[in-house]
Amino acid sequence: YGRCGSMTHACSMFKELPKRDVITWNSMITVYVKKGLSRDALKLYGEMLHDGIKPDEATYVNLLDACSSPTLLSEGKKLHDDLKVWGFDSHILVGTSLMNMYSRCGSWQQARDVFDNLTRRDVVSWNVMIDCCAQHQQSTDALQLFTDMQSDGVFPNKVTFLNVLQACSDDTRVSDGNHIHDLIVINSLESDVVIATALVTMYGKCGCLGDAWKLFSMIPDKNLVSWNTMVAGYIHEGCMEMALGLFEQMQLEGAMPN
RNA sequence: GUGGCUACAUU
Repeated sequence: YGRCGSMTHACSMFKELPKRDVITWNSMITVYVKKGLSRDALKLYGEMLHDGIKPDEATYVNLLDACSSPTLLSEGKKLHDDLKVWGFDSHILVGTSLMNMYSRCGSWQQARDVFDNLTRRDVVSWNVMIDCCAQHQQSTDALQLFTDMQSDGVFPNKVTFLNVLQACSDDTRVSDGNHIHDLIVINSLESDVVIATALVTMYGKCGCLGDAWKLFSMIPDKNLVSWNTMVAGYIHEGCMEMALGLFEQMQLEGAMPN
């Protein structure tokens, strides 16, 4: 019911259950989190504890996802304290969720601290840390992490490239961006529409409109985001006639502006 | 039966 968008049905089912275990509580918490109802999710966690149900790793992975803006940093920290009591901080999914929480709450140094203390790191842990650095203007660190993960024997995936491209999205990083582009080609990912659009964004923000256009024009299945990206690239460089021209063209080609 | 990163505006 939650996945189908019916909060009402999910809630009444949950309430009517004669017995609730950790999985039913987790499921209900997830419904609230995915709906963006962070405070309600956290309230449910309080009730769960009050009912004497012991949370597990999944409980915290879900709840940490609810703490995704600086106003919820204190809640995220409380969860961090709680899960330490159970010894869940060494769990890789919990650790990665903690990093993500700190990153989205604006506390990138804390995210780094969790990352440095992880006993095991998989591709998602590296991706989250790279994204964290990219989001907080730490592009040198992001690129260093990209190198380090490979020295550590972890292969970059599509998300890794998306994240590291964001770290190359300014005019001081053109050569890094070119290098990442080469690696994307080597990994045969350049035909992916999401990757191709991320490359258009990167070149646009670097001021390389020629490269951005070349990639954009080769996308066979252009969607609204691809068009928006190319329009934004022109605007970024002050090419207003080109931007407006593309705005007309996208509509001729059936893309509805949002 | 429940759990982590996923391209476009502004920053």
